[in-house]
Amino acid sequence: MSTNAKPYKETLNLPATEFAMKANLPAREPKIQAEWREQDLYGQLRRARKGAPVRVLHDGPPYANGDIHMGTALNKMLKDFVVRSLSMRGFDSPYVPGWDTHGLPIEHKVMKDLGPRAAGLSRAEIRELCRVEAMKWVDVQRDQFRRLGVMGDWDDPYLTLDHRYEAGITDVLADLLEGGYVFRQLKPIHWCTSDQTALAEAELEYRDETSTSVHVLFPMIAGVPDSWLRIDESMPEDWRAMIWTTTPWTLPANAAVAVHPDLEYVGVRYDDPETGATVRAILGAELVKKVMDLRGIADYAEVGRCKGRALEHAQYRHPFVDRVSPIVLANYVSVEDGTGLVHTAPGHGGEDYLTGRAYQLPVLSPVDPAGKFTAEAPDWLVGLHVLAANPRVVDRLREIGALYLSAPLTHSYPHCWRCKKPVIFRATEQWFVGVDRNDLRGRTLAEIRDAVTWYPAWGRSRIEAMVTLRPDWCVSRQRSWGVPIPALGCVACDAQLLTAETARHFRDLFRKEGADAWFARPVEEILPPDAKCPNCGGTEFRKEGDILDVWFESGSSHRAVLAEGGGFGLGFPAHMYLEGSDQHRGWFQSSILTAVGTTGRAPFESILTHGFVVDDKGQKMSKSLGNVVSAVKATEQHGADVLRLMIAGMDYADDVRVSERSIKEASESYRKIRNTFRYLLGNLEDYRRFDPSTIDRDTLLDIDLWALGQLNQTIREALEAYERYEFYWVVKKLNVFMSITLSSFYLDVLKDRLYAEEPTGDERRAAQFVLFKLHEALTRLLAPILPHTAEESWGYLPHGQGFPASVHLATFPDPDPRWDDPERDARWAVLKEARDAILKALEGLRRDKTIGSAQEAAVEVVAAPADASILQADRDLLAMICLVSQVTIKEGGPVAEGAERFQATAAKSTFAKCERCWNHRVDVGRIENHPTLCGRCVRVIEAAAAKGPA
RNA sequence: CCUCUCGUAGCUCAGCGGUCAGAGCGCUCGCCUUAUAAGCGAGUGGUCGCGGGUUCGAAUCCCGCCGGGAGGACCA
Repeated sequence: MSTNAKPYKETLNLPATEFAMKANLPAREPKIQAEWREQDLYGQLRRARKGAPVRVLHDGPPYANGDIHMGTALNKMLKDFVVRSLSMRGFDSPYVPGWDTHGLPIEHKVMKDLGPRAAGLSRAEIRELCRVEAMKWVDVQRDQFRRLGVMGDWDDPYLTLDHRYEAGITDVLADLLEGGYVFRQLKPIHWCTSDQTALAEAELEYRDETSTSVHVLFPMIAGVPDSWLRIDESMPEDWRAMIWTTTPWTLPANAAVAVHPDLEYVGVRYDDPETGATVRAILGAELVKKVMDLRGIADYAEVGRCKGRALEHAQYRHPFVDRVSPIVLANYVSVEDGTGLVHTAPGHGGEDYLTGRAYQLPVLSPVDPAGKFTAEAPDWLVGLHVLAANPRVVDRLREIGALYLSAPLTHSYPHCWRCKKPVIFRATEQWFVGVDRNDLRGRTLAEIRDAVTWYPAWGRSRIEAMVTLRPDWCVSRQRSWGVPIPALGCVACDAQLLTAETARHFRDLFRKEGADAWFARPVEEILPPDAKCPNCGGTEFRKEGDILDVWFESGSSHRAVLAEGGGFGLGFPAHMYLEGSDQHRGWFQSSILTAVGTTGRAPFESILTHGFVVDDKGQKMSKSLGNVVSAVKATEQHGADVLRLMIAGMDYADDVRVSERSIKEASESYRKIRNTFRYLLGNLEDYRRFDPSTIDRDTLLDIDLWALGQLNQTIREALEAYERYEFYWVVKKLNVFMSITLSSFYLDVLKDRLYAEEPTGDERRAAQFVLFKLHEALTRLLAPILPHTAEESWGYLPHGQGFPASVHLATFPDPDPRWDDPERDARWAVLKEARDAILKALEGLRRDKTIGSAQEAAVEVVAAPADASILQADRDLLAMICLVSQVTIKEGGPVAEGAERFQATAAKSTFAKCERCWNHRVDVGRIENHPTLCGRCVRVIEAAAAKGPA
């Protein structure tokens, strides 16, 4: 043992850096974010990219209600990856986040909190409470998104309650009116007859209720299959279509009977056990016995059969109203209950309504807001509440012999959330955007097909199918918290005044005073000039009460946020919309329909959709399953960069599995990345004052050139993946490069040079040059995904070489063709294979306890002649990359089939160990003054001594 | 029930007609103590959801089923 072991060790250049091994992201990230805000990094980036090609990712507004969850976090992180990577690709890519602030959930919450006090407040007052509620959550969510590291214009987001935005919405409405898309029509909606108000689906409570169900016979007048008539010697009028309903009161509004086109129907003849009369009924084939059994009829005869399709357009007479109606086809008809023939009242049912539209049936709804029959109903029902009318209808049916059976039935039925009374379906006048007017549908489909890129590609077929089938868009809602449809009702004749001109008048008003003006100010003050009833010329109006569907609001963002003059002017169309796959039906559709209707173009050039967050078993997250992972908590515990790394590593096109475990795994992966950066920085500490441009290509060793070539390849792959928005591919490639190529190979091999060579000698400087390149490139490539860590690491980079202060102002690295050399790479592939064989051989020695570290070993490799000559030339190189003391090559015969390409045998080196660099070298002990050192170390130490103490 | 979609090692992903199905992480064992609550090495691990079919040959193409997810429809 040498007495001066310590001094030798102190002559090594060991890594040193302040870049901490322990990230402590929960504490570190907020500090970095505070600096970004202080320096207005977002503003700096805007200025830096001014004049560059613009690419805007337009934010879809999340609903301002509640804390963000993993799904919203996923969405915002993906957007941030896109926006940041676009910026680093050199685009000017502003990001203006937005919030959806209107709508039922907020109104619902406010009304719930108010309770009975709500009745004493005006709509304007309730709206103010809604505004406060919405803004509360905007602030909460803004902080949470910022904490995730999402970069954008958080100080001036767009809000759907903003005056500018409300004007934008109304502007879109005006253009659609001008284009002739908007019309008014009856449509059934859920209606509470007690509160006399429309109800949304979310305001319904389903509870069991006992109703009177009836089987009713409708007399046919035409369309009964000829064969049945022949066989049974009957007339069409002898036949009856039998229907079943649990709401007898809707029978006055019956406008059709629906059958399934592919179901089998039969004509049945039986004698009524009470009257003895012979009845001929049409029934679903599978239900005949069930229906006959209801009244214990065993003696019945099947006269004939046909498919439902054959009954289409047959006609029947309403049993107690003077009306002839058709039999129609509908796919929703089933044989689970009833008769297989469905009573259809377009004014009293959602599906009935759609069927009615398809067959041009009248929408009948002879019921007033209080639920009482109007004069349109038969006189024996007028004035009666519909639910009280049920027995009367049943009695009537019995009297006229149209009743087969009446029986009580308990089923789930919707009730009003507030008064708990059963609700009804009632047709009311609603505003629509007609998708078939001016071929809006066709033009939209053409844009979907030709003008938009879909990520993933199947998004196109999905939305195509939806747009092809969608009905007209009902855009009116009977609520308070939203943008009013500025329709004026003529006091004299009830006609509606809503034109492009009047809408633009209100657009200007809303821009100035906000939509609140509609609710707060008397009608006279806000009337458009020369307002005149289109029907009677009257000039007295009342404000109508409907507001716009919130999807219309968010769907108007292309006007309010993208178009010039809307307040943000980000540019129309946007480069990309990025949302969950549920938005094929939601925002993507409302956006493209309003944009095509008003401008003829899609508002987006591309759509990127992602799946939903599910747990580690693939089940969706829900409170009841207890598998919810909180995005806010996860950030507080593990840090945003860990969460971001986890998300980036997953293929978002499919569902994304998130659990405590997946976050933990991401932390492990993060640590590897962080430690690699730490190593790079630790060995660059003394590199600050050095000018890398002085490095001559010739000073770089072969392995350095190879490493830079590998970096080139990684850069290329990462950039291509960023261009395809496949972030998991970026993560994967960088992971492999950092842990395999660098950490376990190149950086490991480099240690001897970095630690033991002369601090400023060519060998070490060459290595540092590569480390510098690696650090600079990797920091940038990871910046969109790990913005905090990249920034932190970037801050340790030696400055003064034309780099921006923040990595986020930089652009991605370019591959440098100087480092490309396929022949060299092929040679290295052979060396690496030989290395694998050697390392395996070393493992045997370790098991024997012959050696510990690789440096103690000497290796002999046997290879086929062709390989042997390659290896012979690179013998010392091979020793270096295996960290062994010596390699000898022996030429063997051709390699046997299935055998290893290289046969490596290892033994303990006969050389002595150098005390300083730990290599076993032949020249250790040959130099007088330093009997425990190798020649290289002696050279280094003497050079240092010659220079004198530092 | 309909439309779309996914199902390859414990996890995240490659492979998409042709050698014993791969990578990273994890896990196990070992080495080092000069990246040190680090680093290195060697191992482990999959009947490619299941069942048919096409083919000389299928994880890869076709059909059916099962399971997960999204959207919709239904509850008259």
